[in-house]
Amino acid sequence: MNTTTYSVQNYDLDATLTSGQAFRWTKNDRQWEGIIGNRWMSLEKRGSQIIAHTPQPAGDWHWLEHYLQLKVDLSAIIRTFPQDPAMKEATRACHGLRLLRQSPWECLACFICSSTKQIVQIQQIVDLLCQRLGSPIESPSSGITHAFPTFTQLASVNETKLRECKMGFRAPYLLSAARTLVEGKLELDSLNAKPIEEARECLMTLDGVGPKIADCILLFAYGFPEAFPIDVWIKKALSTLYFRGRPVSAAKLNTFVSSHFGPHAGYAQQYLFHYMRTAKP
DNA sequence: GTCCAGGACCTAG
DNA sequence: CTAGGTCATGGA
Repeated sequence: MNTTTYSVQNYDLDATLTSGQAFRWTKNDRQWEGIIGNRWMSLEKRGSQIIAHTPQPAGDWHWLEHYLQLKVDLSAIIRTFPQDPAMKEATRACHGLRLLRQSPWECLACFICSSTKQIVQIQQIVDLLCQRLGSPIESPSSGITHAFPTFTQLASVNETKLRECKMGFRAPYLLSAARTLVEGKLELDSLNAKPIEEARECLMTLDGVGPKIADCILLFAYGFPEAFPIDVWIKKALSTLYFRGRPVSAAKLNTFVSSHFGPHAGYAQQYLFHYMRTAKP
């Protein structure tokens, strides 16, 4: 059977899939449609259930439980958040927001394309990348869709081809990263076992990967719970919520972040990010 | 037309 | 270590 149902508590699928972690989900009526690995998927929230469907053989579904992080005890994580007014409000406003666990390569490639781009534009770039370079997959709704291109597929094209995917100055970065992986100069699968600082250094050796993008990959793909990506939204959030709107230097922000948000700082960060982006002023 | 977007990099102070 | 310019592209 290629349909399964999960009972979940405090799982806001809409918030999770629109919170700027993953870029290949689209909502069709009540159903979220997307690609996980080489599988087309639909996900639907009905009451306290998530109904998952894939046309291909699904195996034991462990891959989906892992992707959606279904066994995570969210309330236990939220209990570790600092009890300041800002975090309380963000937690209340984003009830049920989760962190996904994505594949490192796709996450890395997407976030190399993300710099100074709005989330809708990142989705557009990623769609083009998949259409033009990814392996075809059958999909019930639109006939044919595409997997995310492997780094081998990506490394085999030239920069012009990538620029056609509207990624502009990010094209040479992505190409260089793909080629580095093809050459075996960096093993993404080996980063799990390293301490976070070391994994971060490894990621930052890649062209186009600085502190922010490295932290996104550490958090969204490897699940380092303390990784705390600081982008323009989070800067704004921290400045207004914790520093009375004053601009704060990068060094000061880093010090504050690493001492204030606790062992699941990355989760707290996602709540602040989504809260800032969705709250009506 | 102007400003800004889940930044990184290079250079100069 | 910090400040400013540059890189494409399109939404608001």
